Amino acid sequence: MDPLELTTTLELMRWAVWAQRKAGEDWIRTRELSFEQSFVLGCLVRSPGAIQRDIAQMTRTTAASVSGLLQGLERRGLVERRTEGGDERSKRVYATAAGVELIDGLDTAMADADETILAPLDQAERNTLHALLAKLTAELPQPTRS
Amino acid sequence: MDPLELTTTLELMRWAVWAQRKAGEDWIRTRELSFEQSFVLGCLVRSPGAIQRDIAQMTRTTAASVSGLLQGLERRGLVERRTEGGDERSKRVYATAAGVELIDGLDTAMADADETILAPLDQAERNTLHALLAKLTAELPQPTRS
DNA sequence: CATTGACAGTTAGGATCCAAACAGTTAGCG
DNA sequence: CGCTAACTGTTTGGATCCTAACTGTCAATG
Repeated sequence: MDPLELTTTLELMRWAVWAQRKAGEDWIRTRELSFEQSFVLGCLVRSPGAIQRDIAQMTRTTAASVSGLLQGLERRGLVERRTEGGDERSKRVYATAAGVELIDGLDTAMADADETILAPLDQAERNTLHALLAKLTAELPQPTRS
Repeated sequence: MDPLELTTTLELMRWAVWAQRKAGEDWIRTRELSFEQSFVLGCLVRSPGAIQRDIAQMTRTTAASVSGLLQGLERRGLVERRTEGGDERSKRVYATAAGVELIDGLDTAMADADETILAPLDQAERNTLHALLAKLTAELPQPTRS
Protein backbone atom coordinates (compact mmCIF):
# COMPACT_ATOMS: atom_id res chain seq x y z
CA MET A 1 0.00 0.00 0.00
CA ASP A 2 2.47 2.59 -1.28
CA PRO A 3 2.53 6.20 -0.11
CA LEU A 4 -1.13 6.36 -1.09
CA GLU A 5 -0.65 9.32 -3.33
CA LEU A 6 -3.19 11.98 -2.54
CA THR A 7 -1.59 13.58 -5.52
CA THR A 8 0.18 11.99 -8.39
CA THR A 9 3.90 12.41 -8.82
CA LEU A 10 3.32 14.15 -12.13
CA GLU A 11 0.76 16.37 -10.51
CA LEU A 12 3.34 17.49 -7.99
CA MET A 13 5.68 18.28 -10.85
CA ARG A 14 3.02 20.32 -12.61
CA TRP A 15 2.57 22.21 -9.41
CA ALA A 16 6.26 22.95 -9.02
CA VAL A 17 6.57 24.01 -12.64
CA TRP A 18 3.62 26.31 -12.26
CA ALA A 19 5.14 27.85 -9.15
CA GLN A 20 8.42 28.47 -10.91
CA ARG A 21 6.64 30.20 -13.72
CA LYS A 22 4.86 32.44 -11.25
CA ALA A 23 8.11 33.13 -9.42
CA GLY A 24 9.77 34.31 -12.61
CA GLU A 25 6.83 36.29 -13.84
CA ASP A 26 7.50 39.34 -11.73
CA TRP A 27 10.84 39.93 -13.39
CA ILE A 28 9.38 39.32 -16.80
CA ARG A 29 6.45 41.64 -16.30
CA THR A 30 8.75 44.59 -15.68
CA ARG A 31 10.07 44.03 -19.21
CA GLU A 32 6.62 43.97 -20.76
CA LEU A 33 7.34 40.50 -22.03
CA SER A 34 5.39 37.29 -21.87
CA PHE A 35 6.88 34.14 -20.40
CA GLU A 36 7.25 32.55 -23.81
CA GLN A 37 8.76 35.63 -25.40
CA SER A 38 11.42 35.85 -22.74
CA PHE A 39 12.14 32.15 -23.07
CA VAL A 40 12.66 32.45 -26.82
CA LEU A 41 14.72 35.59 -26.42
CA GLY A 42 16.90 33.77 -23.93
CA CYS A 43 17.35 30.90 -26.36
CA LEU A 44 18.42 33.32 -29.07
CA VAL A 45 21.04 34.92 -26.88
CA ARG A 46 22.53 31.52 -26.19
CA SER A 47 22.35 30.28 -29.77
CA PRO A 48 22.25 33.19 -32.21
CA GLY A 49 21.28 32.50 -35.78
CA ALA A 50 19.00 29.58 -34.99
CA ILE A 51 16.38 28.84 -37.57
CA GLN A 52 12.75 28.86 -36.55
CA ARG A 53 12.43 25.10 -36.75
CA ASP A 54 15.10 24.74 -34.09
CA ILE A 55 13.35 27.26 -31.88
CA ALA A 56 10.14 25.31 -32.20
CA GLN A 57 11.97 22.22 -31.00
CA MET A 58 13.67 23.99 -28.13
CA THR A 59 10.41 25.42 -26.90
CA ARG A 60 8.61 22.12 -27.58
CA THR A 61 6.04 23.87 -29.66
CA THR A 62 5.16 24.16 -33.33
CA ALA A 63 6.51 26.19 -36.21
CA ALA A 64 3.26 28.11 -36.40
CA SER A 65 3.55 29.30 -32.81
CA VAL A 66 7.13 30.40 -33.31
CA SER A 67 6.16 32.29 -36.42
CA GLY A 68 3.54 34.27 -34.54
CA LEU A 69 5.65 34.80 -31.47
CA LEU A 70 8.59 36.12 -33.48
CA GLN A 71 6.31 38.55 -35.27
CA GLY A 72 5.61 40.17 -31.92
CA LEU A 73 9.29 40.32 -30.99
CA GLU A 74 10.25 41.64 -34.41
CA ARG A 75 7.58 44.32 -34.29
CA ARG A 76 9.24 45.59 -31.13
CA GLY A 77 12.68 45.46 -32.69
CA LEU A 78 14.01 42.87 -30.29
CA VAL A 79 14.71 40.28 -32.94
CA GLU A 80 15.78 40.11 -36.55
CA ARG A 81 15.04 37.50 -39.19
CA ARG A 82 17.44 37.17 -42.08
CA THR A 83 17.81 34.60 -44.80
CA GLU A 84 21.45 33.86 -45.30
CA GLY A 85 23.68 30.97 -46.17
CA GLY A 86 22.22 30.34 -49.58
CA ASP A 87 19.03 28.69 -48.38
CA GLU A 88 16.04 30.85 -49.10
CA ARG A 89 13.76 28.56 -47.12
CA SER A 90 15.20 28.95 -43.67
CA LYS A 91 15.45 32.25 -41.86
CA ARG A 92 18.13 32.77 -39.27
CA VAL A 93 16.96 34.63 -36.22
CA TYR A 94 19.10 36.99 -34.18
CA ALA A 95 18.39 38.99 -31.07
CA THR A 96 19.11 42.66 -31.67
CA ALA A 97 21.19 44.74 -29.28
CA ALA A 98 17.97 46.00 -27.75
CA GLY A 99 16.79 42.42 -27.34
CA VAL A 100 20.01 41.32 -25.70
CA GLU A 101 19.96 44.27 -23.38
CA LEU A 102 16.33 43.75 -22.44
CA ILE A 103 16.79 40.11 -21.59
CA ASP A 104 20.00 40.61 -19.68
CA GLY A 105 19.56 39.23 -16.21
CA LEU A 106 16.96 36.66 -17.16
CA ASP A 107 19.25 33.78 -16.31
CA THR A 108 19.87 35.21 -12.88
CA ALA A 109 16.18 35.82 -12.35
CA MET A 110 15.32 32.30 -13.39
CA ALA A 111 18.01 30.89 -11.17
CA ASP A 112 16.53 32.85 -8.29
CA ALA A 113 13.12 31.45 -9.13
CA ASP A 114 14.56 27.94 -9.09
CA GLU A 115 16.21 28.66 -5.78
CA THR A 116 12.89 29.75 -4.33
CA ILE A 117 11.24 26.54 -5.44
CA LEU A 118 14.04 24.25 -4.30
CA ALA A 119 14.57 26.04 -1.01
CA PRO A 120 13.03 23.29 1.15
CA LEU A 121 15.63 20.77 -0.04
CA ASP A 122 19.24 20.57 1.07
CA GLN A 123 22.03 20.05 -1.43
CA ALA A 124 22.05 16.26 -1.18
CA GLU A 125 18.31 16.11 -1.77
CA ARG A 126 18.60 18.43 -4.72
CA ASN A 127 21.24 16.23 -6.26
CA THR A 128 19.07 13.18 -5.76
CA LEU A 129 16.09 14.91 -7.30
CA HIS A 130 18.09 16.10 -10.24
CA ALA A 131 19.57 12.67 -10.82
CA LEU A 132 16.17 11.00 -10.72
CA LEU A 133 14.71 13.51 -13.14
CA ALA A 134 17.68 13.14 -15.44
CA LYS A 135 17.27 9.37 -15.46
CA LEU A 136 13.60 9.81 -16.16
CA THR A 137 13.92 12.31 -18.97
CA ALA A 138 16.77 10.41 -20.57
CA GLU A 139 14.22 7.89 -21.77
CA LEU A 140 11.76 10.43 -23.08
CA PRO A 141 11.15 10.96 -26.77
CA GLN A 142 11.85 14.26 -28.48
CA PRO A 143 15.05 15.08 -26.65
CA THR A 144 15.23 18.19 -28.81
CA ARG A 145 18.50 19.97 -28.48
CA SER A 146 19.71 22.70 -26.16
CA MET B 1 31.25 21.72 -8.62
CA ASP B 2 27.90 20.07 -8.40
CA PRO B 3 26.43 17.92 -11.15
CA LEU B 4 27.06 20.85 -13.48
CA GLU B 5 23.53 20.97 -14.68
CA LEU B 6 23.40 21.03 -18.42
CA THR B 7 19.75 21.50 -17.73
CA THR B 8 18.11 22.96 -14.71
CA THR B 9 16.16 20.77 -12.35
CA LEU B 10 13.03 22.75 -13.10
CA GLU B 11 13.69 22.42 -16.80
CA LEU B 12 13.75 18.66 -16.43
CA MET B 13 10.42 18.86 -14.65
CA ARG B 14 8.94 20.96 -17.42
CA TRP B 15 10.12 18.34 -19.84
CA ALA B 16 8.53 15.49 -17.92
CA VAL B 17 5.28 17.38 -17.52
CA TRP B 18 5.20 18.13 -21.21
CA ALA B 19 5.80 14.47 -22.02
CA GLN B 20 2.97 13.40 -19.74
CA ARG B 21 0.64 15.79 -21.44
CA LYS B 22 1.58 14.37 -24.80
CA ALA B 23 1.19 10.83 -23.51
CA GLY B 24 -2.35 11.51 -22.36
CA GLU B 25 -3.32 13.49 -25.41
CA ASP B 26 -4.07 10.49 -27.58
CA TRP B 27 -6.81 9.30 -25.27
CA ILE B 28 -8.22 12.79 -24.98
CA ARG B 29 -8.25 13.40 -28.69
CA THR B 30 -10.52 10.44 -29.29
CA ARG B 31 -13.08 12.22 -27.09
CA GLU B 32 -12.80 15.47 -29.03
CA LEU B 33 -11.77 17.18 -25.85
CA SER B 34 -8.91 19.48 -25.01
CA PHE B 35 -6.50 18.72 -22.22
CA GLU B 36 -7.96 21.45 -20.02
CA GLN B 37 -11.54 20.43 -20.69
CA SER B 38 -10.88 16.85 -19.69
CA PHE B 39 -9.06 18.01 -16.60
CA VAL B 40 -11.99 20.13 -15.49
CA LEU B 41 -14.46 17.40 -16.33
CA GLY B 42 -12.42 15.01 -14.23
CA CYS B 43 -12.46 17.44 -11.34
CA LEU B 44 -16.23 17.74 -11.58
CA VAL B 45 -16.72 13.99 -11.45
CA ARG B 46 -14.69 13.87 -8.25
CA SER B 47 -16.29 16.89 -6.65
CA PRO B 48 -19.75 17.54 -8.07
CA GLY B 49 -21.37 20.87 -7.36
CA ALA B 50 -18.16 22.81 -7.13
CA ILE B 51 -18.47 26.52 -7.74
CA GLN B 52 -16.43 28.08 -10.49
CA ARG B 53 -14.09 29.81 -8.07
CA ASP B 54 -13.04 26.44 -6.70
CA ILE B 55 -12.45 25.10 -10.17
CA ALA B 56 -10.24 28.06 -10.95
CA GLN B 57 -8.18 27.24 -7.89
CA MET B 58 -7.97 23.53 -8.66
CA THR B 59 -6.80 24.20 -12.17
CA ARG B 60 -4.51 27.02 -11.00
CA THR B 61 -6.08 29.41 -13.42
CA THR B 62 -8.44 32.37 -13.28
CA ALA B 63 -12.18 32.75 -13.00
CA ALA B 64 -12.28 34.20 -16.50
CA SER B 65 -10.70 31.11 -18.02
CA VAL B 66 -13.08 28.81 -16.20
CA SER B 67 -16.02 30.84 -17.39
CA GLY B 68 -15.02 30.45 -21.01
CA LEU B 69 -14.03 26.83 -20.70
CA LEU B 70 -17.32 25.88 -19.09
CA GLN B 71 -19.21 27.64 -21.86
CA GLY B 72 -17.69 25.18 -24.30
CA LEU B 73 -18.51 22.17 -22.13
CA GLU B 74 -22.03 23.42 -21.50
CA ARG B 75 -22.63 24.00 -25.20
CA ARG B 76 -21.90 20.33 -25.75
CA GLY B 77 -24.18 19.28 -22.90
CA LEU B 78 -21.39 17.78 -20.82
CA VAL B 79 -21.85 20.11 -17.91
CA GLU B 80 -24.60 21.98 -16.15
CA ARG B 81 -24.50 25.22 -14.22
CA ARG B 82 -27.17 25.82 -11.61
CA THR B 83 -27.58 28.43 -8.93
CA GLU B 84 -28.81 26.74 -5.80
CA GLY B 85 -28.48 27.07 -2.07
CA GLY B 86 -29.91 30.54 -1.85
CA ASP B 87 -26.86 32.34 -3.16
CA GLU B 88 -27.51 33.90 -6.52
CA ARG B 89 -23.87 34.80 -6.95
CA SER B 90 -22.33 31.38 -7.09
CA LYS B 91 -23.23 28.76 -9.65
CA ARG B 92 -22.78 25.11 -8.83
CA VAL B 93 -21.40 23.07 -11.68
CA TYR B 94 -22.29 19.44 -12.34
CA ALA B 95 -21.15 17.01 -14.98
CA THR B 96 -24.12 15.60 -16.86
CA ALA B 97 -24.57 11.89 -17.47
CA ALA B 98 -23.08 12.40 -20.92
CA GLY B 99 -20.14 14.17 -19.37
CA VAL B 100 -19.53 11.45 -16.83
CA GLU B 101 -19.76 8.81 -19.49
CA LEU B 102 -17.44 10.63 -21.84
CA ILE B 103 -14.76 11.12 -19.24
CA ASP B 104 -14.96 7.58 -17.89
CA GLY B 105 -11.56 6.01 -18.13
CA LEU B 106 -9.64 9.24 -17.90
CA ASP B 107 -8.11 8.30 -14.58
CA THR B 108 -6.88 5.04 -16.03
CA ALA B 109 -5.52 6.78 -19.10
CA MET B 110 -3.71 9.34 -17.01
CA ALA B 111 -2.32 6.64 -14.77
CA ASP B 112 -1.03 4.90 -17.88
CA ALA B 113 0.55 8.13 -19.02
CA ASP B 114 2.23 8.49 -15.64
CA GLU B 115 3.43 4.92 -15.85
CA THR B 116 4.98 5.63 -19.24
CA ILE B 117 6.87 8.60 -17.89
CA LEU B 118 8.01 6.92 -14.69
CA ALA B 119 8.95 3.67 -16.39
CA PRO B 120 12.73 4.18 -16.09
CA LEU B 121 12.49 4.30 -12.29
CA ASP B 122 12.02 1.35 -9.97
CA GLN B 123 9.59 1.51 -7.08
CA ALA B 124 12.12 2.74 -4.54
CA GLU B 125 13.23 5.52 -6.83
CA ARG B 126 9.65 6.51 -7.48
CA ASN B 127 8.99 6.72 -3.78
CA THR B 128 12.06 8.87 -3.30
CA LEU B 129 11.05 11.16 -6.14
CA HIS B 130 7.53 11.46 -4.84
CA ALA B 131 8.74 12.21 -1.33
CA LEU B 132 11.13 14.90 -2.53
CA LEU B 133 8.45 16.54 -4.64
CA ALA B 134 6.00 16.39 -1.78
CA LYS B 135 8.51 18.05 0.54
CA LEU B 136 9.11 20.68 -2.10
CA THR B 137 5.51 21.48 -2.88
CA ALA B 138 4.55 21.48 0.76
CA GLU B 139 6.26 24.86 1.05
CA LEU B 140 4.68 26.33 -2.04
CA PRO B 141 2.03 29.01 -1.87
CA GLN B 142 -1.45 28.48 -3.19
CA PRO B 143 -1.86 24.88 -2.09
CA THR B 144 -5.40 25.06 -3.41
CA ARG B 145 -7.48 22.08 -2.54
CA SER B 146 -8.02 18.74 -4.23
C1' DC C 1 -33.25 51.75 4.45
C1' DA C 2 -29.26 53.38 1.87
C1' DT C 3 -24.44 52.85 1.40
C1' DT C 4 -20.41 50.56 1.16
C1' DG C 5 -17.43 46.73 0.44
C1' DA C 6 -16.58 41.97 -0.61
C1' DC C 7 -17.63 38.29 -3.59
C1' DA C 8 -19.01 35.39 -8.11
C1' DG C 9 -19.25 35.44 -12.69
C1' DT C 10 -18.96 37.55 -17.29
C1' DT C 11 -17.06 40.12 -21.10
C1' DA C 12 -13.39 42.40 -24.02
C1' DG C 13 -8.75 42.69 -25.84
C1' DG C 14 -4.32 40.80 -26.58
C1' DA C 15 -1.18 36.80 -26.71
C1' DT C 16 -0.21 31.97 -27.21
C1' DC C 17 -1.15 27.24 -28.73
C1' DC C 18 -2.45 23.73 -32.12
C1' DA C 19 -3.86 21.57 -36.52
C1' DA C 20 -4.46 22.04 -41.20
C1' DA C 21 -3.90 24.20 -45.49
C1' DC C 22 -0.86 27.04 -48.20
C1' DA C 23 3.35 28.93 -50.77
C1' DG C 24 8.11 28.99 -51.82
C1' DT C 25 12.69 26.60 -51.98
C1' DT C 26 15.78 22.77 -52.43
C1' DA C 27 17.20 18.31 -53.95
C1' DG C 28 16.67 13.85 -56.18
C1' DC C 29 15.62 11.12 -60.13
C1' DG C 30 14.13 9.52 -64.48
C1' DC D 1 14.89 19.30 -68.33
C1' DG D 2 10.67 18.38 -65.75
C1' DC D 3 8.46 16.14 -61.98
C1' DT D 4 8.12 14.82 -57.43
C1' DA D 5 9.22 14.78 -52.59
C1' DA D 6 10.99 16.94 -48.56
C1' DC D 7 11.65 21.00 -46.02
C1' DT D 8 10.70 25.98 -44.04
C1' DG D 9 7.82 29.38 -42.95
C1' DT D 10 3.20 31.61 -43.07
C1' DT D 11 -1.73 32.11 -42.53
C1' DT D 12 -6.31 30.80 -40.80
C1' DG D 13 -9.68 29.22 -37.46
C1' DG D 14 -10.75 27.60 -33.00
C1' DA D 15 -9.49 27.15 -28.10
C1' DT D 16 -7.18 28.62 -23.99
C1' DC D 17 -4.90 31.95 -20.95
C1' DC D 18 -4.37 36.47 -18.66
C1' DT D 19 -5.49 41.22 -17.12
C1' DA D 20 -8.76 44.58 -16.45
C1' DA D 21 -13.23 46.41 -16.39
C1' DC D 22 -17.98 45.39 -15.63
C1' DT D 23 -22.60 43.46 -13.71
C1' DG D 24 -25.08 41.46 -10.16
C1' DT D 25 -25.54 39.64 -5.35
C1' DC D 26 -24.78 39.35 -0.46
C1' DA D 27 -23.72 41.31 4.09
C1' DA D 28 -22.37 44.72 7.38
C1' DT D 29 -22.85 49.31 8.87
C1' DG D 30 -24.67 53.57 10.02
